[in-house]
Amino acid sequence: MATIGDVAREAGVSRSTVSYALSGKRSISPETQERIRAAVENLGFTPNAGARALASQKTMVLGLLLHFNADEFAPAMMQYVMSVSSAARERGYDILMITEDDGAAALRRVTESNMVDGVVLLDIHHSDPRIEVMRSARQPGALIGLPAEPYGLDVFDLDFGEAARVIVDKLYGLGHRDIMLLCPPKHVFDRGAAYTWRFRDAAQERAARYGIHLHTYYGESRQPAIQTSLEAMLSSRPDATALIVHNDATIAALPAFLSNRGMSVPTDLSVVSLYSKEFGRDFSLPYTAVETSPGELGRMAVERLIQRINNPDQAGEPLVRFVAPELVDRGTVR
Amino acid sequence: MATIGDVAREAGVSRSTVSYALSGKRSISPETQERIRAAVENLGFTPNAGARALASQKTMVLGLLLHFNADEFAPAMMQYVMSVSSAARERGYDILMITEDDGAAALRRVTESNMVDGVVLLDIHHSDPRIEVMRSARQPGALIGLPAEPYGLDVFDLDFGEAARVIVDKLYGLGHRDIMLLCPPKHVFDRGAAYTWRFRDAAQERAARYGIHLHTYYGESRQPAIQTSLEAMLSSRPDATALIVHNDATIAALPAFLSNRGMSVPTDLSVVSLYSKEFGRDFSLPYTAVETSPGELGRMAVERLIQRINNPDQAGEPLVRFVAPELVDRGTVR
DNA sequence: TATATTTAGCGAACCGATTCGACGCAGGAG
DNA sequence: CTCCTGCGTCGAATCGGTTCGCTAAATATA
Repeated sequence: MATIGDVAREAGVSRSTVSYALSGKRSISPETQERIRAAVENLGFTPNAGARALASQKTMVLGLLLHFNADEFAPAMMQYVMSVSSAARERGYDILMITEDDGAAALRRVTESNMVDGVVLLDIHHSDPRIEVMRSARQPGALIGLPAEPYGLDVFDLDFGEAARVIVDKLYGLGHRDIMLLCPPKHVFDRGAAYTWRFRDAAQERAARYGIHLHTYYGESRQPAIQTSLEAMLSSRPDATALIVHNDATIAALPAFLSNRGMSVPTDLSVVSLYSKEFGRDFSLPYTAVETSPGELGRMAVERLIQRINNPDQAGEPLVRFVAPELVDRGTVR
Repeated sequence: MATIGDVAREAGVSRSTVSYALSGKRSISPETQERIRAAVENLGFTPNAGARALASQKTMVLGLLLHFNADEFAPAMMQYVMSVSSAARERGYDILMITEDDGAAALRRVTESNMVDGVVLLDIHHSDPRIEVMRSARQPGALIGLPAEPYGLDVFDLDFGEAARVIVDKLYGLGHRDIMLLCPPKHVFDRGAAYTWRFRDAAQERAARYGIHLHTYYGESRQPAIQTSLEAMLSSRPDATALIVHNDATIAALPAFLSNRGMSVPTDLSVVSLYSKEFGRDFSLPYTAVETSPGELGRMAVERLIQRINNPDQAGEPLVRFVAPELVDRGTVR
């Protein structure tokens, strides 16, 4: 394997000259540049990542921490993984994907050993043990999801509260006064996935203000429980005219369920949900929904992270940025 | 940040002694071990990954190369990502996830810069440009998927030919003589995803041997084309008694489609497919199907890879291993 | 008792890059 | 004709580990 020393010898210059020619950090004469370029090509030289990381204290790798909770719907997570990955690559960074159960320990391991220049954390919980670790790490971190105490960290998330308000407003405006809200499973609430709280609480608060009947249910993440819970919900509220679904696994099963039951949308029931365009595409979902923007969130997180990496001091105050919800009308409410 | 030198000073020994105590590669007296352990704890020492990689020529990182083809069904890919990731972690390896469009260039970059100790390649095409790169890389590689010329590389894949035969045999045995086969989209065939060929060709060959009518169709990967293509297929063969589906996006949409059409399974039509348990769970699929075993394949690939990493010479001849298909009966054929 | 082997630890070389300071030389200012 | 400045390059130090060879003492072997 060719080293920078081999290149230097081949080009008849010193190793430092090669390094400067390659990095452009000092000026090198055109002739020398050309000789070095030729030598690099000739020998097929690629800098050794470990050596470079050791000397420059930069790995050009970002950590991406996520869980694959058995009780969650993996396809939804993918959207974030993909957007983070491609945004990073565009900026010259690779992705170290960390999926360990003990996220805090994994995060400590990865940051303390200097394997990464920064970390993106997905699936943030209300009091997430990884946050304290991240805060005391040498590397900057960006969270996708809002924790209880985001101090010192950049946070990006959908404005779930506003999303709920947008949806309730829409339904209210169309005359709906008896609405069902299907949330994620109860244990996702209990586990501390705060976006679930924010959405539910905002919906309830808004409905109360309008004097709407809003009936809250907690869904399931797997069949056949999904089916059963849907049955139970619909039977218990025959007068409800609209359904808000905030539950990935359920929304994926909903089209089949409704058509089995002989219900058509929006004739028999108006349906609104929350999901990304890609998710809707993969699952053939026809519903009017708030766009969850995983692509935008992933990209924003990566860009901010890289900004902090390159400019630790001047990056400014930690940011909490909410993406505004956008209701995509697919004709399933009226 | 504490270095090994700090630990050595704190424990009153040399740096090499610390290294040996930590790695266990030479014997160190219990007393010294204890002093070093205390110093490590005290200073919160974690070895620097770059330095370690440079010195030991081992990164403890595996590359994972995959595409997120827009025209493929991302959730299916996830099964492999998850199994590779957790298998690697259990063996002490982290995962560098590479999703670039130009897989060959990315692979070259990652291997030549020594960022990884080995690579798992997903979604292998018949003549996959990454294979030649992998073959001339310093690091070993494991393929999940069978290419035209696997020479020199370890390959793991489902036995798609046998899967087709198992399914056709089953249907034939039950008396079916007029069967529809729905394959992946035509452009997936054209792109060179060889598993599609193997499955289709084996099914056709087997059907021909039995004198069965097997009608081959090419599906779609997105709505509303999925819907349309299903309509067209079913209308064109009203006499067919069974349907074999080898198409992730379509199978996910099938339950809703059939119930919309008022067809019940297996009363009106027997249905057999190919998918993993997890995929079936995520998409609420009720069909009798061949288990595609992404968990097993990922694990096998990682284990073999690590074996080669640790024992470059003695690992033996390259392996082409097919996982035997197992038909999981969910009662949708009769 | 003399010799071989094992155990415990040290010191130095090495892995392959980056980066700082210095130096020679050319051209421009005074 | 100096002095200064900037350009292009080199040499050496450095990053933080691992590993080889050596030594000396303790233990085993003959």
